[in-house]
Amino acid sequence: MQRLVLKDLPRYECLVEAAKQFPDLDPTACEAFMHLIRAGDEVTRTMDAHFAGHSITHGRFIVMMLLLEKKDGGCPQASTPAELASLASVSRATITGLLDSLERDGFVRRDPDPTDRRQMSVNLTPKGQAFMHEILPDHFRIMNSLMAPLSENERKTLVRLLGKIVDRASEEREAPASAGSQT
Amino acid sequence: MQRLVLKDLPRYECLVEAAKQFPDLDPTACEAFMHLIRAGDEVTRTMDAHFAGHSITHGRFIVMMLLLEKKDGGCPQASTPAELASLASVSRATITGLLDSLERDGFVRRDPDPTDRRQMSVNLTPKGQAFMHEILPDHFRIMNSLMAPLSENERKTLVRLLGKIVDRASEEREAPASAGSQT
DNA sequence: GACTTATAGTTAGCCTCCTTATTAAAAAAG
DNA sequence: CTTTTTTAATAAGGAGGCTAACTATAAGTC
Repeated sequence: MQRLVLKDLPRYECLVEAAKQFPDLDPTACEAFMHLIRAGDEVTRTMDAHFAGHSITHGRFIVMMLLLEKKDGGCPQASTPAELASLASVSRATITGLLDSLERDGFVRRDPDPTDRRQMSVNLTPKGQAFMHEILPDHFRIMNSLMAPLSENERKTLVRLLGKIVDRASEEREAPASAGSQT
Repeated sequence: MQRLVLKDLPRYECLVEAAKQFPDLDPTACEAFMHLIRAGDEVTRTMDAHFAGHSITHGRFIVMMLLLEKKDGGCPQASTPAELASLASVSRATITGLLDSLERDGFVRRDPDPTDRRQMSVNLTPKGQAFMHEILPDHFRIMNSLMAPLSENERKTLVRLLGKIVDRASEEREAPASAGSQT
């Protein structure tokens, strides 16, 4: 799934110019914001291109990742549709649809839970596991390639800066700044 | 439009653990990659929430941005469906659909081009312009709020690092690293 | 001028992903 | 037991993306 996004970002001087018309426009904030949106999109497109070559989609991949390697601690992992929905930040109905398609392709199986008969226990089939083990090495190599231009220090810095923004974004959604409550 | 994304990222130690199973997994690259995906998504969701409050969508907003203020140089701007498609990195058919809905809402108008009768000249209506001028200040304030935790220097750094990744991503799509051509 | 090729936009059909609202079953609380 | 809560699935709907095919126009070639 692609997302419509600007191919060419406005030059910084253009933002400064636009700020004359819109006093609320902070050129450096706007520039950082647009670069973030675009970088996320570019990276997403690169991955989607890889997925498409394997007849899978982003959504299905994430679901299978959450089902992979349940034994580990520390990695998010899920066993039921409700857990998957929560971990992936989508509705349960969305997960039902994704599981339907994954089950149709033979990648996952829904088993009844013996202790709670409302719940389903979702599991990767051997075919699903084999599929993941087949595509993951390439997946990681693409990540490496995308991050190759950054030194270890730069990666740390990037993670730190993005973390600040993510934290701010979750606050923002609780208490929107629309009314002018600029921090 | 939301995109399915991991709510909780794996801890770094978990990546190191997983790397034992997948030799291609570089923990720092993977960590940076996931933070980037998630930050882009969080920021996008925040904006989408704002758009939803004004009964507009991301795609329609971008189209209207491209139509706004045509006189400026330096800012990407478009007049025809084909230009919009190119600048927004989507197919012409997608633009047709977006313009249909924008026209239905009275935000844009398609005028025939007098010189080339194949082309259409797309323009914001006064209602469309008023709408943009109504929502843009809030839009910019949200950007400011999201970027508030970053100093001017940090913003510059972020833009620089993201730029490297974007450049790398476009190379990547031309010459995929799947075959092991790691840079 | 007539033929061929290229371009602009729309249309049609299809897909994924996401939503809310409803239903049915099971579990938990009283 | 009855009521409330929870789980999962289903149904209906929408946005937004794609390709392929079609129409109309323009432009290039002989």
